[in-house]
Amino acid sequence: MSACDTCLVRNRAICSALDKEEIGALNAIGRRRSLVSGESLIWEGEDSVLVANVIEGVLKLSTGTEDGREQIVGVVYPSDFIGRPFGGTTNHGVTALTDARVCVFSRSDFDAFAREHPGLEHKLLQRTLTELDRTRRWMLLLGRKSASEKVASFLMELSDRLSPITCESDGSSNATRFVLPFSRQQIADVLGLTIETVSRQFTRLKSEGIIDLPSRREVVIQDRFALVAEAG
Amino acid sequence: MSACDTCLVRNRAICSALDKEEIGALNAIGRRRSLVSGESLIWEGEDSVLVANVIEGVLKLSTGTEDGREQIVGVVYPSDFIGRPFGGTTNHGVTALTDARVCVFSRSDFDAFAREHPGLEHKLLQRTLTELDRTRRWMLLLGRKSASEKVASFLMELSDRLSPITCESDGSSNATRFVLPFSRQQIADVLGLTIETVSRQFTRLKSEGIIDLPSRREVVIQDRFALVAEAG
DNA sequence: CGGCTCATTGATAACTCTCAACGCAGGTGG
DNA sequence: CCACCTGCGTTGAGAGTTATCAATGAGCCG
Repeated sequence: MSACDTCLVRNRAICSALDKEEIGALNAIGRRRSLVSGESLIWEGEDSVLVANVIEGVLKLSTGTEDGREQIVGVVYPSDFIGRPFGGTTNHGVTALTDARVCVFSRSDFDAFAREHPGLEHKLLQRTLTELDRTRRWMLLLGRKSASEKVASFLMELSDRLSPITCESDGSSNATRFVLPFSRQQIADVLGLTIETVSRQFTRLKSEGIIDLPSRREVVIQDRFALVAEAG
Repeated sequence: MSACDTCLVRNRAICSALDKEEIGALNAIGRRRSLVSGESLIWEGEDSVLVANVIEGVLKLSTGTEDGREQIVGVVYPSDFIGRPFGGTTNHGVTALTDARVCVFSRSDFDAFAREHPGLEHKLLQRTLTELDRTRRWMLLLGRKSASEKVASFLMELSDRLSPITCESDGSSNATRFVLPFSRQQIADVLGLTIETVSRQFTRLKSEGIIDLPSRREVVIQDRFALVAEAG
């Protein structure tokens, strides 16, 4: 029995394109790896040597300027794919925001396996197209939205994306209460703002009764309608 | 003899994954279409009904907020692929910035063809991965760069991307003089700025001798080193 | 030669950043 | 068990960059 048989994301990750025998072959070239919060799996600018599936936890994809400004360019959740297959260098670092578990493959092994399994490539293509759509929507936020719209949009997105994890229901509904996998600085790096501006927006949303902040890392959405309106 | 045999981009577009016979089959489900500058091929939010390859010209991918703010989320050049295969709706409009020619397919026809030709899907996957990398790099610009850095980065990128078209040499070098396929408003929509800010940056770069502007739509890079430095 | 669109330039306002101080919570060591 | 230290977050004051509003200028086409 391979590790894949009990994998938490086997029905959602790209592996779901494979049959039992193929899963076994893929399992043979992959290995599990645990990351503690803050630990990096891939560094910006290095050759692409590995790819992975996220099993558990949340990770950020980030890039920065020479003088130290940082921008988080993506956030990945369980069942998402990490890395740059088929040559090239990785243009962004990958770092765990929470403790995480991933299923890692050497890029060359994965490339060869994928070329022989069009179904897997197809799943990966669909996932990449979806991620490209999501990234482009985020560009509208970065380029055209105000600080208040950015923060509200961010909370809405989190509420969507975290619900399969934190919500006891079927995952189709949105989470109303969740734990932020981000520090204030990381939120600022997602939204293209400073930490102070993020903090002020949080305080304002709380004072207006739209959200509650039981602790630094917890958010309760009290007025989803108002939050949607703020998101623009 | 099919239209593909004389296609200007047959060696660079995703079609290059196919052999002679397959090209014939693909040709049978596609058709050529001409667009005049400003004409749209796809509208934001509609069901994805068609996909296309760019043969000639430059097109923008754009999205906007309800209150009319616009953000250009991508720019496509000859040999690039347009549209959202494999279900879903199109999240951004596609509009010609110059007169253009494209090779159009109904999405369902293309989907079916692609599923039967893994080589084509592989090319499309590579292209999509590259586009995702490019888009993420652009997020750093939108989120963290100043107006002067944005404009300088924009000119550098254009110099790269336009060279295969306007440059008489091998295409590996960068264009020093080129015609902008964008109005000032469109440049603002790419960079997340206003038209006035873009104009002021252009004027400044010209007054500092870094670029010259022989006409509204022409740019000459006079000091590439300084421009790179400005790009941050 | 108007009349149009698009771009430039100027003055002012608004938003967000920067710099600085303070507060809170968790962990450590006495 | 408490005091202190440290990291993170909040709050405030002021500066700076970019947006907004308004007027002028340049090129193009009828």
